[in-house]
Amino acid sequence: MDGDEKGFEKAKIKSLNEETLFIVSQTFKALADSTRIKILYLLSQKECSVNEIAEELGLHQSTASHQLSFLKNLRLVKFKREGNTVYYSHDDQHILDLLQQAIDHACHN
Amino acid sequence: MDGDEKGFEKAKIKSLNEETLFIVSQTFKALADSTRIKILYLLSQKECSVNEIAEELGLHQSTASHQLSFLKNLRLVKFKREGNTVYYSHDDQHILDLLQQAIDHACHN
DNA sequence: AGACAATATGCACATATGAGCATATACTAA
DNA sequence: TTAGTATATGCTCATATGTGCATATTGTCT
Repeated sequence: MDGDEKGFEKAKIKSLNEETLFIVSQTFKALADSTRIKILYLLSQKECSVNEIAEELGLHQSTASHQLSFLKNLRLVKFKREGNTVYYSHDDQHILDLLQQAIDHACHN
Repeated sequence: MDGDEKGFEKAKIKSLNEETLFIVSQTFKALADSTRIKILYLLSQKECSVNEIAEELGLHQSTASHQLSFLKNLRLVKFKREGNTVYYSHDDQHILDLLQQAIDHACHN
């Protein structure tokens, strides 16, 4: 394997810059856990309080809250407070599109 | 075409079955690591040997091989042997679509 | 004020994950 | 056979991750 290092005679490949790579991997990490998938899928269909999410999905309250906090930091969900109840809803249609696409593909494969 | 689902007090929520959930989370896990993203992105543009992948992406040979093995198990890449060189290429256009979609979204936000 | 309900969070723990060294395997050429 | 090249893999290690207990915080009542 000889070759000099100064030219660009090989096919030029578009490569991902660091920032894009980080965002993309973060995005997929958010969707790479079944608990978060369940939460996002539930919130794609209706707004829910933390307790509703935990009950409906069979999670401990703290687990639901931790994962909601995770999703909130990535701006994938938003929330509103009413009294001492906090209602969460989805806040990123693009991520839901990715999720729905993966679900569709998984279902009819 | 089909009507509304009156007669239920609570809105009926479609939930994901276990198998679908597993496949979907597996899919996103595969895309949740920056090394694997780089490999898949590279293979979306050209077929490469293991050494080419390692060199082009600045990876150790064993790291590239381990991740290729991971991707191979999920049938996201395929390979062909020529002499003692193994050429890998992508084998799941749907996953590449998901990846490209996430990249596009990450780039223009 | 107090009791109560809903949610958030600090912490510890078990498991999962990605990397790289060292070595094994597969193939070629002499 | 031998050496050499390319790839795969067993192993260990450090780090990341998900969970749940216990407790803190926030808000609503009486």
